[in-house]
Amino acid sequence: MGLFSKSLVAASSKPLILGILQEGTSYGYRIIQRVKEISNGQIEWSDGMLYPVLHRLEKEVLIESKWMQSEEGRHRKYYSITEAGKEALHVEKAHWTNMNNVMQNLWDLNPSTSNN
Amino acid sequence: MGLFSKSLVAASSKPLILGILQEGTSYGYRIIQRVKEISNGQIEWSDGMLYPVLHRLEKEVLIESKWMQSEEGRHRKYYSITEAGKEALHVEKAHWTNMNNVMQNLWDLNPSTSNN
DNA sequence: ACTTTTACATAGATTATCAATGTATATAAT
DNA sequence: ATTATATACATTGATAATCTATGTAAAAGT
Repeated sequence: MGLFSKSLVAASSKPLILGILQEGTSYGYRIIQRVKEISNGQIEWSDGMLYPVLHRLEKEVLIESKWMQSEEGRHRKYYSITEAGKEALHVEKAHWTNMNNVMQNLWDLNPSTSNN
Repeated sequence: MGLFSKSLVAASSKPLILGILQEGTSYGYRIIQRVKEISNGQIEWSDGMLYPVLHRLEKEVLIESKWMQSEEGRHRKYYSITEAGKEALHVEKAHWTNMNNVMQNLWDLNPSTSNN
């Protein structure tokens, strides 16, 4: 479906969601739009993919939810990041950055020269 | 066990292995050592984790193997990257770099200030 | 002789997305 | 009014992928 491989989506979903909720409280549908925004349209999550992840993160107490009525009268489940979630985001950032450094090191050692 | 999450390991194993084989022909045991080297000891793969991945990549014809006798007389299965594998590595690099840019963008928007 | 390291393989458990489907409300268009 | 579209959340079933544990075996070091 998307541009990215399943495993890359899996590895990025947790830090992305936590990062977005660090910006402030949000809800499922809005998170999907925000992911599309910050990726310049590259990442298009489906709702069937997102909600199970949100439920998992809530079970891990990294985020918490509250049903609320918006001004327009819409019934929405608003998520916010917990203290544990902030710490987890910190750790996720570090892991991601470390792994990225390893990759870049390896690739710099043998830069691909051909254009295929 | 390892420092990194399962999903991050999953997302990185393919480009790491392809990148290492781009350096030249190698074999299972040696690849595990190489991964530890280039990660400064951060990534320690188990053999039970690596071999299924090698088999999968071979099935996808991104790498190919040949049983060979080393000078010491050791019986080893040597893997090398295929043309399709080189192309796949190219794509993997691009995807990884794109995803990394998305992450860095998001994180730069809300830098974590606290020290926990 | 014995232990450690090297070397490959697989079965079973666990974990995770993803596509498909269902429900429901609000808004815009006809 | 009626229809269509966008908004909004949820779950089931299929699929895929690692990880632990276990097995086999040869070479090298002690």
